[in-house]
Amino acid sequence: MTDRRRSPVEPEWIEPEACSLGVRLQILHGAPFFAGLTHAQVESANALFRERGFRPGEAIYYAGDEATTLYLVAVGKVRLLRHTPDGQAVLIDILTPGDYFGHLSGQSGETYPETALAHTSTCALGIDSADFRGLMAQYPSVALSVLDATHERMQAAHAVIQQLSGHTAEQRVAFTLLKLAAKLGEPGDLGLLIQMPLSREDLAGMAGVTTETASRTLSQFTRAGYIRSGRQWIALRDADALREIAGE
Amino acid sequence: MTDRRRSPVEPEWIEPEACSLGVRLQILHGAPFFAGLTHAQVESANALFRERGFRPGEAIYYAGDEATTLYLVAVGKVRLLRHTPDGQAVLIDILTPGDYFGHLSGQSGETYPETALAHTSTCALGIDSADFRGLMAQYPSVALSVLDATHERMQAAHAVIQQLSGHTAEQRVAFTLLKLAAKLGEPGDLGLLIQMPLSREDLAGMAGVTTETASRTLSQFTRAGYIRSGRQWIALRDADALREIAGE
DNA sequence: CGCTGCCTTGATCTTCTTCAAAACGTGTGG
DNA sequence: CCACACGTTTTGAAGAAGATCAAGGCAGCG
Repeated sequence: MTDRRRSPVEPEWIEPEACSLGVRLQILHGAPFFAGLTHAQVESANALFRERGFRPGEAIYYAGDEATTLYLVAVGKVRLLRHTPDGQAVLIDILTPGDYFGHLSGQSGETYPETALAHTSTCALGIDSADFRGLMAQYPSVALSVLDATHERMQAAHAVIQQLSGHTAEQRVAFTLLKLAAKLGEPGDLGLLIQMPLSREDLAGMAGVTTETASRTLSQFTRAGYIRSGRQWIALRDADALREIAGE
Repeated sequence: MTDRRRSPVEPEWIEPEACSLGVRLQILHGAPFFAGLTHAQVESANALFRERGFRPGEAIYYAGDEATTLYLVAVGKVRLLRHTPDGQAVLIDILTPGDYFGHLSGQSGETYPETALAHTSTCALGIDSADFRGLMAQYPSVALSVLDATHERMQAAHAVIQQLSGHTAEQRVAFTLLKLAAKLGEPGDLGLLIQMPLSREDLAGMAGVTTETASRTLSQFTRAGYIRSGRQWIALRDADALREIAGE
């Protein structure tokens, strides 16, 4: 059922301190947000950002903190989650380099509606949200890129809502695996490997099921030959079969 | 249990044909999107829109149609829903005047990911998405307003995801009622009346439960004195109690 | 080599869906 | 104005899906 080999997931190779200026410019240039800008324009924008490194598990901010900053993921993976009053955590999204999170509106005095945790060693670029708004007002192409990204994530959220409403646990797990693979998948010997340490609990939090149900479902998928998995990793061997189960 | 009176929900008083030019300018001016523009600028933007009237239940577009147009709700209510391959429909959102829906990106050749239905008599203003992008590029304040609206709706979608993951049917129904009341509620004799014809099936579709469960839960809330309801209408009498149940 | 998390598996129990039928309201046509 | 017919809502009973409770196994690490 479970592979004996060591986790095939490659650890992030950077140290938080490697969040250097060279990386910054490269990231900012590569980010779709600044695609339409000249080199000089990106450099002037760069001056408004400051980099921050986070260790795995470290909090970038907590839900309820006063919201002041917008972040861009430069290196690493960030988990966005919401808490219920009784302590249960729901994993809303996993962000990868190029994604933004944090405070976007111009209003001050608001609080973050969710918690952001570094899932791996992470370098994030932070900018005061008012400054970022200034950038968007100055360069409409930036505003349009951010809008596209936001709109796309809203659609993705709607797809999740659709899955959570009236689909079975098996379907939701399959859907979640496909979603993760689309974002983080890397082809290899084992199949399409989800490039990130991923516990059963993480997966369960995304699929809206319990850890035990997630584990049982994965065992079943493994028996059927659709996936391979081990401690903190999953690889897809038959994505089409999973797509079939997920119901499109 | 159920009130004997006729539905206290006022029908929308407009005919689709009443989607007139006077209404258009008023709507566009009132829309937060164009808040920062001069009268003349709004009028020139207005030239790009064309109004369309829809009867209750009529489709504005179907999922899978080629996506070309962005719409603004001028009058009425629009339901956004997604279909599963097996025909089940999930109600993603209900839109009211001022909200946008449809195709936002500059890409052509895409399809709508969801279906939009007029829930009441509706007047919508349509604009070619490329033209709208032009407007946003020309007036950054418009782009920022649209971004704010989108971001807000993404957050709302995240809140729904949180509810659907790991909350009970009772909690989800309570949450859905509060959400609807916040958007459509009108104080009156009966309490906070949800100003819209709303069947048990609609509510169930939003809360991710079956019609029967929705009905049972509403009966229970009625017995407890938290709500009043009848055919196609619901009014909240004790929103705090519902908030308590929903878990914040 | 033993400790600490993670993962798996089993048994039980609660919740919600499903299936079925009856009651109710609303609008219609006589 | 009344009676009927249709769609909506309610309620019941049975069944299934998944959560919860509990225990044991396995991997990595000091």
